[in-house]
Amino acid sequence: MKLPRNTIRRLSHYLRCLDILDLKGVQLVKSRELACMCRVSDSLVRRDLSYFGDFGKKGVGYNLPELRERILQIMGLDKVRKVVLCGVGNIGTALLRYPFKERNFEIMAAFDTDPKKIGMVINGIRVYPAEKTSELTSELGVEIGIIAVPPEAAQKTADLLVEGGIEGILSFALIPIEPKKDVVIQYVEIATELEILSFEIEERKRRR
Amino acid sequence: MKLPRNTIRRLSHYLRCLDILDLKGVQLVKSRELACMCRVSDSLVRRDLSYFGDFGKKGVGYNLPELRERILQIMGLDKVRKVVLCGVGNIGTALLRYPFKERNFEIMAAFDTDPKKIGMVINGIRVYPAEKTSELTSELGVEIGIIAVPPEAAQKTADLLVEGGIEGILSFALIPIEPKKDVVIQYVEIATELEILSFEIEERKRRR
DNA sequence: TCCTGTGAACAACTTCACAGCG
DNA sequence: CGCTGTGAAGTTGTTCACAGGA
Repeated sequence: MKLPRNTIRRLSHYLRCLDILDLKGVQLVKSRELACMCRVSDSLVRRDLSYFGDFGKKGVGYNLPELRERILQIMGLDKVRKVVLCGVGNIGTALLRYPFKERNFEIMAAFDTDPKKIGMVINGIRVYPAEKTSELTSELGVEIGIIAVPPEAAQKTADLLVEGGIEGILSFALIPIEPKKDVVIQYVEIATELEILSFEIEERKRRR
Repeated sequence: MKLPRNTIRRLSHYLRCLDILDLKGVQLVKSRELACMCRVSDSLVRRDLSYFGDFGKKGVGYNLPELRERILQIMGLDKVRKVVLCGVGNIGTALLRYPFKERNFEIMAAFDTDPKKIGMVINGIRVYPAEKTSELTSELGVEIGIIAVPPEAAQKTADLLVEGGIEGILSFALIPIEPKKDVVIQYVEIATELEILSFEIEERKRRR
């Protein structure tokens, strides 16, 4: 049985809601409640969870701490993952200060081509020259590389990361990356989301 | 006939590819070429474009400048859209320097609650106190609000924007926003994308 | 009775395959 | 011939509706 692409995305949403409920000390949660918090249907919540086994109790609901723990495991968030950041520009700098640690991601190093940035330490993370990317990635045993470089440098940066033995890439560059080896790539498309918003606003105006 | 949710997202990708080809002076593009650049199938490109009329020539392809112009129109990117930014933290500051202008988005003002930030001017954009959000949004005729505040402040910020007559919201906060009026909301989920990556890396390890 | 887990129906989206036009 | 546009088929994802356990 194979997972819908969005099931994992929703699992992440469920997790965030469970975090909130957990802080409040809630011990039991029903699919309906979780669904309501995440703005999806309750049957979808049950379906999503059922892909990974039955952790609910019929007539009762789900044990919250247990469910939360299980999702953390499923998503591989129960162990520390080492990350490097490529490109210490606007977005890159913001990412160095992003609280990824809350989910067990640890940024080990950053890379940039600008000599003025090399040697800087931001939020405890040192900036190294871009040429060191594959060497350090490999030495430190890094699993994830974040690409926050200009689009024209994105492919080359990805190549260096892959060479360093990376397993996955999160790219903020707005062009498709062609990995030299088979690694997982995920995109964050800030400009695209804004453009979609523009379309939908335009669409509504047209309908009126 | 209604559009698949992803057609618009892909339109944005096509546009980006067309920009590149346009700069190279290319005049004619075939669905296959565009498909190849965007890593989708050629029939999908044709289907996506066909929702908006036939702008291709059979046996030939698409006139590039014409197609590009048409997509800009469809997405409402052919006119300036006014934007405000709420929350001048890490991400917010990065967004103030983001080249949104390339697609006709103009950030008119930023808002924050921190007195130390109020009055600052970043990349030509002035930071105002958060209380002014709805007043200024309304006065300036702003269409889009970007939310880059902590999650606990996201809903209140959205309310202020909606009160100011906003049409759409781009939120970087990782919680669903419940708009008081019917506005378009689009999310950028940085942490979620990283978590999805984590899942997929874990998944691959399990398969080995 | 309440709520989960899940076949079966339904809906959405993509690809196939080819007619038709330049 | 080459490439678009598009019905029809195929695939994927979601909801319905209910059996069954607590």
